[in-house]
Amino acid sequence: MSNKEKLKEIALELFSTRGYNAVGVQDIVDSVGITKPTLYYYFGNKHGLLTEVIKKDFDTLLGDLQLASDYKGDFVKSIRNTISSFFKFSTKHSIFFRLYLTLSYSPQESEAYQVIRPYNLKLKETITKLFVSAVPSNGNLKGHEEMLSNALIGLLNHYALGLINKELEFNEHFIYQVSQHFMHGVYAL
Amino acid sequence: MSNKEKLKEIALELFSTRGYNAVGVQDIVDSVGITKPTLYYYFGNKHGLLTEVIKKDFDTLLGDLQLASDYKGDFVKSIRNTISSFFKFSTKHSIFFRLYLTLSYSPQESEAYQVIRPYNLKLKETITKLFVSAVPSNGNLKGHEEMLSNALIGLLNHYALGLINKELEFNEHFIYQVSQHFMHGVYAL
DNA sequence: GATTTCGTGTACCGTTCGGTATAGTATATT
DNA sequence: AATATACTATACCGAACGGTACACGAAATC
Repeated sequence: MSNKEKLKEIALELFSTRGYNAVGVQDIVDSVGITKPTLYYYFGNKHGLLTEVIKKDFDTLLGDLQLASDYKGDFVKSIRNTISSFFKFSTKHSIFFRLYLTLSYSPQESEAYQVIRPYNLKLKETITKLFVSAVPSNGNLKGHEEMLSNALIGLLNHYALGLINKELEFNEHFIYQVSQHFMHGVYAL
Repeated sequence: MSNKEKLKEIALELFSTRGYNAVGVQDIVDSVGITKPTLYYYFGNKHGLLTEVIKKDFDTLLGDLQLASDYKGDFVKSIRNTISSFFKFSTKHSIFFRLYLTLSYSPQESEAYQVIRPYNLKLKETITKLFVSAVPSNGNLKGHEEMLSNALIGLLNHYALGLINKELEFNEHFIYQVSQHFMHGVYAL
Protein backbone atom coordinates (compact mmCIF):
# COMPACT_ATOMS: atom_id res chain seq x y z
CA MET A 1 0.00 0.00 0.00
CA SER A 2 1.25 3.49 -0.83
CA ASN A 3 2.08 5.96 1.89
CA LYS A 4 -0.91 8.04 0.85
CA GLU A 5 -3.27 5.13 1.41
CA LYS A 6 -1.56 4.21 4.66
CA LEU A 7 -1.98 7.78 5.90
CA LYS A 8 -5.69 7.76 5.16
CA GLU A 9 -6.19 4.41 6.84
CA ILE A 10 -4.28 5.34 9.98
CA ALA A 11 -5.85 8.79 10.16
CA LEU A 12 -9.32 7.26 9.95
CA GLU A 13 -8.51 4.91 12.78
CA LEU A 14 -6.98 7.58 15.02
CA PHE A 15 -9.58 10.27 14.34
CA SER A 16 -12.31 7.72 14.98
CA THR A 17 -11.00 6.38 18.26
CA ARG A 18 -9.54 9.54 19.79
CA GLY A 19 -11.19 12.45 17.98
CA TYR A 20 -9.93 14.84 15.33
CA ASN A 21 -8.63 17.54 17.67
CA ALA A 22 -7.03 15.10 20.07
CA VAL A 23 -4.88 13.51 17.36
CA GLY A 24 -1.72 15.32 16.30
CA VAL A 25 -0.19 15.23 12.86
CA GLN A 26 2.90 13.79 14.51
CA ASP A 27 0.88 10.89 15.93
CA ILE A 28 -0.36 9.98 12.48
CA VAL A 29 2.98 10.01 10.66
CA ASP A 30 4.64 8.17 13.53
CA SER A 31 2.03 5.42 13.26
CA VAL A 32 2.67 5.07 9.55
CA GLY A 33 6.42 5.23 10.08
CA ILE A 34 7.09 8.28 7.90
CA THR A 35 7.59 12.01 8.47
CA LYS A 36 5.40 15.07 8.32
CA PRO A 37 6.38 16.52 4.93
CA THR A 38 5.01 13.42 3.26
CA LEU A 39 1.61 14.02 4.82
CA TYR A 40 1.67 17.68 3.83
CA TYR A 41 2.79 16.75 0.34
CA TYR A 42 -0.35 14.66 -0.21
CA PHE A 43 -3.01 16.51 1.75
CA GLY A 44 -1.84 20.11 2.16
CA ASN A 45 -2.89 20.27 5.80
CA LYS A 46 -4.64 18.36 8.55
CA HIS A 47 -8.04 19.56 7.41
CA GLY A 48 -7.39 18.26 3.89
CA LEU A 49 -6.52 14.86 5.30
CA LEU A 50 -9.81 14.67 7.19
CA THR A 51 -11.70 15.70 4.07
CA GLU A 52 -10.21 12.90 2.00
CA VAL A 53 -10.70 10.39 4.78
CA ILE A 54 -14.42 11.14 4.89
CA LYS A 55 -15.11 11.33 1.19
CA LYS A 56 -14.78 7.74 0.00
CA ASP A 57 -16.71 5.98 2.75
CA PHE A 58 -19.50 8.52 2.90
CA ASP A 59 -20.04 8.24 -0.83
CA THR A 60 -20.36 4.49 -0.35
CA LEU A 61 -22.98 5.02 2.33
CA LEU A 62 -24.95 7.43 0.16
CA GLY A 63 -24.80 5.02 -2.77
CA ASP A 64 -25.98 2.11 -0.64
CA LEU A 65 -28.88 4.12 0.73
CA GLN A 66 -29.94 5.43 -2.67
CA LEU A 67 -30.21 1.87 -3.90
CA ALA A 68 -31.99 0.61 -0.81
CA SER A 69 -34.45 3.48 -0.50
CA ASP A 70 -35.48 3.39 -4.14
CA TYR A 71 -39.27 3.43 -3.96
CA LYS A 72 -40.98 0.91 -6.17
CA GLY A 73 -44.47 1.00 -4.75
CA ASP A 74 -43.88 -0.84 -1.52
CA PHE A 75 -43.23 1.79 1.13
CA VAL A 76 -42.70 -0.60 4.02
CA LYS A 77 -40.23 -2.60 1.98
CA SER A 78 -38.24 0.52 1.09
CA ILE A 79 -38.06 1.53 4.73
CA ARG A 80 -36.95 -1.91 5.78
CA ASN A 81 -34.31 -1.99 3.04
CA THR A 82 -33.05 1.42 4.07
CA ILE A 83 -32.80 0.46 7.72
CA SER A 84 -31.11 -2.80 6.85
CA SER A 85 -28.67 -1.10 4.53
CA PHE A 86 -27.81 1.53 7.09
CA PHE A 87 -27.09 -1.03 9.80
CA LYS A 88 -25.08 -3.21 7.44
CA PHE A 89 -22.93 -0.25 6.51
CA SER A 90 -22.41 0.84 10.10
CA THR A 91 -21.37 -2.68 11.04
CA LYS A 92 -19.09 -3.21 8.09
CA HIS A 93 -17.48 0.25 8.25
CA SER A 94 -17.69 0.61 12.00
CA ILE A 95 -14.52 2.66 12.34
CA PHE A 96 -15.64 5.14 9.74
CA PHE A 97 -19.15 5.18 11.14
CA ARG A 98 -17.86 6.05 14.58
CA LEU A 99 -16.05 9.03 13.07
CA TYR A 100 -19.13 10.07 11.09
CA LEU A 101 -21.17 10.11 14.29
CA THR A 102 -18.64 12.16 16.23
CA LEU A 103 -18.33 14.70 13.45
CA SER A 104 -22.08 14.91 12.95
CA TYR A 105 -22.67 15.90 16.55
CA SER A 106 -19.67 18.22 16.79
CA PRO A 107 -20.23 21.93 17.45
CA GLN A 108 -21.37 23.79 14.37
CA GLU A 109 -18.43 26.17 14.50
CA SER A 110 -15.85 23.43 14.73
CA GLU A 111 -13.57 22.59 11.83
CA ALA A 112 -14.67 18.96 12.06
CA TYR A 113 -18.34 19.80 11.60
CA GLN A 114 -17.71 21.88 8.51
CA VAL A 115 -16.27 18.80 6.81
CA ILE A 116 -19.21 16.51 7.49
CA ARG A 117 -22.00 19.06 7.02
CA PRO A 118 -22.47 18.86 3.24
CA TYR A 119 -22.55 15.08 3.41
CA ASN A 120 -25.17 15.10 6.14
CA LEU A 121 -27.34 17.38 4.05
CA LYS A 122 -27.11 14.90 1.21
CA LEU A 123 -27.99 12.06 3.55
CA LYS A 124 -31.05 13.90 4.80
CA GLU A 125 -32.02 14.66 1.21
CA THR A 126 -31.76 11.01 0.27
CA ILE A 127 -33.97 9.84 3.13
CA THR A 128 -36.44 12.68 2.64
CA LYS A 129 -36.80 11.65 -0.98
CA LEU A 130 -38.05 8.25 0.13
CA PHE A 131 -40.86 9.76 2.16
CA VAL A 132 -41.72 12.25 -0.56
CA SER A 133 -42.05 9.54 -3.16
CA ALA A 134 -44.30 7.54 -0.87
CA VAL A 135 -46.78 10.39 -0.40
CA PRO A 136 -48.99 9.57 -3.46
CA SER A 137 -49.86 6.18 -2.01
CA ASN A 138 -49.64 7.23 1.65
CA GLY A 139 -51.31 10.60 1.83
CA ASN A 140 -51.02 10.91 5.58
CA LEU A 141 -47.25 11.39 5.23
CA LYS A 142 -47.70 14.65 3.40
CA GLY A 143 -46.07 17.56 5.20
CA HIS A 144 -44.14 15.26 7.51
CA GLU A 145 -41.46 14.16 5.08
CA GLU A 146 -38.62 16.14 6.59
CA MET A 147 -39.65 15.43 10.15
CA LEU A 148 -39.74 11.72 9.45
CA SER A 149 -36.38 11.92 7.74
CA ASN A 150 -34.99 13.58 10.84
CA ALA A 151 -36.57 10.99 13.07
CA LEU A 152 -35.27 8.07 11.07
CA ILE A 153 -31.72 9.36 10.90
CA GLY A 154 -31.64 10.13 14.61
CA LEU A 155 -33.00 6.70 15.37
CA LEU A 156 -30.58 4.91 13.08
CA ASN A 157 -27.58 6.85 14.32
CA HIS A 158 -28.33 6.00 17.90
CA TYR A 159 -29.12 2.36 17.20
CA ALA A 160 -26.01 1.95 15.05
CA LEU A 161 -23.95 3.32 17.91
CA GLY A 162 -25.43 0.62 20.09
CA LEU A 163 -24.53 -1.98 17.50
CA ILE A 164 -20.94 -0.79 17.29
CA ASN A 165 -20.62 -0.76 21.06
CA LYS A 166 -22.00 -4.31 21.10
CA GLU A 167 -24.87 -3.25 23.34
CA LEU A 168 -27.23 -4.45 20.64
CA GLU A 169 -27.05 -7.42 18.32
CA PHE A 170 -27.40 -7.13 14.58
CA ASN A 171 -29.69 -9.71 12.94
CA GLU A 172 -32.82 -9.98 10.86
CA HIS A 173 -35.06 -9.87 13.91
CA PHE A 174 -33.51 -6.62 15.05
CA ILE A 175 -34.11 -5.01 11.69
CA TYR A 176 -37.69 -6.25 11.73
CA GLN A 177 -38.30 -4.75 15.15
CA VAL A 178 -36.84 -1.37 14.35
CA SER A 179 -38.88 -1.17 11.15
CA GLN A 180 -41.99 -2.38 12.91
CA HIS A 181 -41.66 0.22 15.63
CA PHE A 182 -40.96 3.05 13.22
CA MET A 183 -43.92 2.14 11.01
CA HIS A 184 -46.53 0.98 13.49
CA GLY A 185 -45.49 2.23 16.90
CA VAL A 186 -44.78 0.58 20.22
CA TYR A 187 -48.01 -1.40 20.34
CA ALA A 188 -47.02 -3.38 17.25
CA LEU A 189 -43.88 -4.83 18.82
CA MET B 1 -20.94 36.92 40.10
CA SER B 2 -17.86 35.25 41.57
CA ASN B 3 -14.92 34.32 39.38
CA LYS B 4 -15.73 30.65 39.93
CA GLU B 5 -19.23 31.12 38.57
CA LYS B 6 -17.96 33.24 35.71
CA LEU B 7 -15.46 30.54 34.79
CA LYS B 8 -18.15 27.87 34.67
CA GLU B 9 -20.43 30.05 32.60
CA ILE B 10 -17.78 31.00 30.07
CA ALA B 11 -16.37 27.47 29.90
CA LEU B 12 -19.82 26.09 29.17
CA GLU B 13 -20.28 28.57 26.37
CA LEU B 14 -16.87 27.96 24.80
CA PHE B 15 -16.90 24.17 25.15
CA SER B 16 -20.39 24.10 23.68
CA THR B 17 -19.70 26.25 20.65
CA ARG B 18 -16.15 25.18 19.81
CA GLY B 19 -15.63 21.82 21.48
CA TYR B 20 -13.71 20.80 24.58
CA ASN B 21 -10.41 20.00 22.87
CA ALA B 22 -10.50 23.05 20.65
CA VAL B 23 -10.78 25.44 23.60
CA GLY B 24 -7.63 26.28 25.53
CA VAL B 25 -7.45 27.13 29.19
CA GLN B 26 -5.99 30.45 28.14
CA ASP B 27 -9.05 31.21 26.00
CA ILE B 28 -11.31 30.69 28.99
CA VAL B 29 -9.46 32.85 31.49
CA ASP B 30 -8.97 35.58 28.88
CA SER B 31 -12.72 35.67 28.27
CA VAL B 32 -13.37 36.05 31.99
CA GLY B 33 -10.59 38.60 32.32
CA ILE B 34 -8.53 36.74 34.89
CA THR B 35 -5.44 34.50 34.87
CA LYS B 36 -4.81 30.78 34.84
CA PRO B 37 -3.92 30.16 38.49
CA THR B 38 -7.41 31.24 39.47
CA LEU B 39 -8.91 28.57 37.26
CA TYR B 40 -6.54 25.94 38.62
CA TYR B 41 -7.25 27.06 42.15
CA TYR B 42 -10.95 26.30 41.77
CA PHE B 43 -10.98 23.29 39.46
CA GLY B 44 -7.56 21.62 39.68
CA ASN B 45 -7.33 21.07 35.94
CA LYS B 46 -9.23 21.43 32.69
CA HIS B 47 -10.93 18.08 33.17
CA GLY B 48 -12.20 19.15 36.59
CA LEU B 49 -13.67 22.28 35.07
CA LEU B 50 -15.59 20.27 32.49
CA THR B 51 -16.86 17.93 35.19
CA GLU B 52 -18.28 20.76 37.26
CA VAL B 53 -19.74 22.44 34.19
CA ILE B 54 -21.69 19.29 33.34
CA LYS B 55 -22.84 18.34 36.80
CA LYS B 56 -25.40 20.99 37.66
CA ASP B 57 -27.33 21.11 34.42
CA PHE B 58 -27.39 17.37 33.90
CA ASP B 59 -28.78 16.84 37.37
CA THR B 60 -31.52 19.30 36.47
CA LEU B 61 -32.31 17.31 33.33
CA LEU B 62 -32.43 14.03 35.25
CA GLY B 63 -34.66 15.58 37.88
CA ASP B 64 -37.05 16.97 35.28
CA LEU B 65 -37.27 13.63 33.51
CA GLN B 66 -37.81 11.67 36.68
CA LEU B 67 -40.78 13.87 37.49
CA ALA B 68 -42.18 13.77 33.96
CA SER B 69 -41.74 10.04 33.40
CA ASP B 70 -43.29 9.02 36.69
CA TYR B 71 -45.76 6.34 35.67
CA LYS B 72 -49.19 6.71 37.21
CA GLY B 73 -51.17 4.30 35.06
CA ASP B 74 -51.34 6.33 31.88
CA PHE B 75 -48.46 5.18 29.69
CA VAL B 76 -49.15 7.51 26.79
CA LYS B 77 -49.36 10.46 29.12
CA SER B 78 -46.02 9.59 30.73
CA ILE B 79 -44.37 9.34 27.34
CA ARG B 80 -45.81 12.63 26.24
CA ASN B 81 -44.71 14.31 29.47
CA THR B 82 -41.22 12.89 29.07
CA ILE B 83 -40.92 14.09 25.49
CA SER B 84 -42.28 17.49 26.40
CA SER B 85 -39.95 17.80 29.36
CA PHE B 86 -36.94 16.81 27.30
CA PHE B 87 -37.66 19.35 24.60
CA LYS B 88 -38.38 22.07 27.12
CA PHE B 89 -35.06 21.43 28.79
CA SER B 90 -33.13 21.38 25.52
CA THR B 91 -34.72 24.67 24.49
CA LYS B 92 -34.21 26.36 27.83
CA HIS B 93 -30.66 25.10 28.35
CA SER B 94 -29.69 25.03 24.69
CA ILE B 95 -26.03 25.87 25.26
CA PHE B 96 -25.63 23.09 27.77
CA PHE B 97 -27.65 20.71 25.66
CA ARG B 98 -25.38 21.33 22.69
CA LEU B 99 -22.41 20.38 24.84
CA TYR B 100 -24.18 17.29 26.17
CA LEU B 101 -24.82 16.11 22.61
CA THR B 102 -21.24 16.64 21.49
CA LEU B 103 -19.86 14.82 24.51
CA SER B 104 -22.35 11.98 24.17
CA TYR B 105 -21.24 11.20 20.65
CA SER B 106 -17.52 11.71 21.30
CA PRO B 107 -15.14 8.77 20.89
CA GLN B 108 -15.31 6.37 23.80
CA GLU B 109 -11.61 6.75 24.55
CA SER B 110 -11.75 10.53 24.69
CA GLU B 111 -11.50 12.44 27.92
CA ALA B 112 -14.72 14.25 27.10
CA TYR B 113 -16.71 11.04 26.79
CA GLN B 114 -15.52 9.73 30.14
CA VAL B 115 -17.08 12.74 31.81
CA ILE B 116 -20.54 12.37 30.28
CA ARG B 117 -20.72 8.56 30.35
CA PRO B 118 -22.01 8.03 33.89
CA TYR B 119 -24.69 10.65 33.36
CA ASN B 120 -25.83 9.05 30.13
CA LEU B 121 -26.15 5.71 31.87
CA LYS B 122 -28.39 7.36 34.46
CA LEU B 123 -30.44 8.96 31.71
CA LYS B 124 -30.91 5.62 30.01
CA GLU B 125 -31.83 4.07 33.33
CA THR B 126 -34.45 6.72 33.96
CA ILE B 127 -36.10 6.24 30.59
CA THR B 128 -35.87 2.46 30.77
CA LYS B 129 -37.66 2.59 34.13
CA LEU B 130 -40.64 4.20 32.45
CA PHE B 131 -41.01 1.34 29.99
CA VAL B 132 -40.45 -1.27 32.67
CA SER B 133 -43.16 0.16 34.87
CA ALA B 134 -45.57 0.19 31.94
CA VAL B 135 -45.14 -3.52 31.22
CA PRO B 136 -47.86 -4.79 33.61
CA SER B 137 -50.52 -2.88 31.69
CA ASN B 138 -48.81 -3.11 28.28
CA GLY B 139 -47.52 -6.66 28.06
CA ASN B 140 -46.27 -6.29 24.51
CA LEU B 141 -43.48 -4.01 25.73
CA LYS B 142 -41.88 -6.80 27.71
CA GLY B 143 -38.34 -7.54 26.62
CA HIS B 144 -38.15 -4.32 24.59
CA GLU B 145 -37.67 -1.88 27.45
CA GLU B 146 -34.03 -1.13 26.78
CA MET B 147 -34.42 -1.04 23.03
CA LEU B 148 -37.26 1.46 23.35
CA SER B 149 -35.24 3.53 25.77
CA ASN B 150 -32.43 3.61 23.23
CA ALA B 151 -34.81 4.53 20.46
CA LEU B 152 -36.47 7.31 22.41
CA ILE B 153 -33.20 8.89 23.49
CA GLY B 154 -31.78 8.75 19.97
CA LEU B 155 -34.94 10.27 18.61
CA LEU B 156 -35.10 13.02 21.20
CA ASN B 157 -31.43 13.89 20.85
CA HIS B 158 -31.72 14.30 17.12
CA TYR B 159 -34.99 16.24 17.29
CA ALA B 160 -33.66 18.51 20.02
CA LEU B 161 -30.67 19.26 17.84
CA GLY B 162 -33.09 20.31 15.12
CA LEU B 163 -34.90 22.54 17.60
CA ILE B 164 -31.68 24.23 18.71
CA ASN B 165 -30.60 24.76 15.11
CA LYS B 166 -34.03 26.30 14.44
CA GLU B 167 -34.72 23.74 11.74
CA LEU B 168 -37.76 22.66 13.72
CA GLU B 169 -40.25 24.65 15.72
CA PHE B 170 -41.14 23.88 19.31
CA ASN B 171 -44.83 23.91 20.15
CA GLU B 172 -47.60 21.70 21.44
CA HIS B 173 -48.34 20.32 18.02
CA PHE B 174 -44.75 19.24 17.55
CA ILE B 175 -44.76 17.36 20.85
CA TYR B 176 -48.03 15.72 19.89
CA GLN B 177 -46.63 14.55 16.58
CA VAL B 178 -43.44 13.12 18.00
CA SER B 179 -45.39 11.25 20.68
CA GLN B 180 -47.93 10.07 18.18
CA HIS B 181 -45.28 8.74 15.85
CA PHE B 182 -43.36 7.04 18.61
CA MET B 183 -46.46 5.37 20.01
CA HIS B 184 -48.52 4.57 16.94
CA GLY B 185 -46.19 4.75 13.96
CA VAL B 186 -46.13 6.73 10.74
CA TYR B 187 -49.68 5.86 9.71
CA ALA B 188 -51.09 7.64 12.74
CA LEU B 189 -49.66 11.01 11.80
C1' DG C 1 23.36 11.11 -20.32
C1' DA C 2 21.14 15.33 -18.77
C1' DT C 3 17.09 17.09 -16.70
C1' DT C 4 12.91 17.31 -14.64
C1' DT C 5 9.37 15.43 -11.51
C1' DC C 6 7.98 12.93 -7.53
C1' DG C 7 8.43 11.60 -2.90
C1' DT C 8 10.61 11.81 1.52
C1' DG C 9 13.86 12.80 5.51
C1' DT C 10 16.44 16.33 8.53
C1' DA C 11 15.97 20.03 11.02
C1' DC C 12 13.69 23.75 12.25
C1' DC C 13 9.97 27.65 12.72
C1' DG C 14 6.81 30.43 15.92
C1' DT C 15 2.84 29.51 18.70
C1' DT C 16 0.05 27.40 21.89
C1' DC C 17 -0.71 23.74 24.96
C1' DG C 18 -1.82 22.31 30.10
C1' DG C 19 0.11 23.30 34.27
C1' DT C 20 2.89 25.53 38.33
C1' DA C 21 6.26 27.98 41.81
C1' DT C 22 6.02 32.01 44.15
C1' DA C 23 4.63 36.13 45.99
C1' DG C 24 1.35 39.22 46.92
C1' DT C 25 -3.22 41.32 48.57
C1' DA C 26 -7.48 41.46 50.53
C1' DT C 27 -10.64 39.75 54.01
C1' DA C 28 -11.92 37.36 58.00
C1' DT C 29 -10.64 35.41 62.54
C1' DT C 30 -8.47 35.58 66.93
C1' DA D 1 -2.68 44.27 66.21
C1' DA D 2 -1.34 39.71 64.76
C1' DT D 3 -2.41 35.85 62.26
C1' DA D 4 -4.63 32.79 59.25
C1' DT D 5 -7.36 31.95 55.10
C1' DA D 6 -8.96 32.77 50.47
C1' DC D 7 -7.95 34.28 46.27
C1' DT D 8 -5.29 36.09 42.23
C1' DA D 9 -1.31 38.04 39.31
C1' DT D 10 3.54 37.65 37.42
C1' DA D 11 6.37 34.90 35.24
C1' DC D 12 7.72 30.83 33.91
C1' DC D 13 8.06 25.51 32.61
C1' DG D 14 8.73 21.62 29.16
C1' DA D 15 6.13 19.54 25.70
C1' DA D 16 3.32 19.44 21.87
C1' DC D 17 1.01 21.88 18.30
C1' DG D 18 0.50 22.67 12.90
C1' DG D 19 3.41 23.74 9.38
C1' DT D 20 7.74 24.54 6.31
C1' DA D 21 12.61 25.46 4.06
C1' DC D 22 15.67 22.71 2.09
C1' DA D 23 18.28 18.99 0.52
C1' DC D 24 18.55 14.62 -1.45
C1' DG D 25 17.66 10.25 -3.90
C1' DA D 26 14.90 7.60 -7.09
C1' DA D 27 12.46 7.36 -11.15
C1' DA D 28 10.59 8.95 -15.29
C1' DT D 29 11.23 12.03 -19.44
C1' DC D 30 13.76 14.07 -22.96
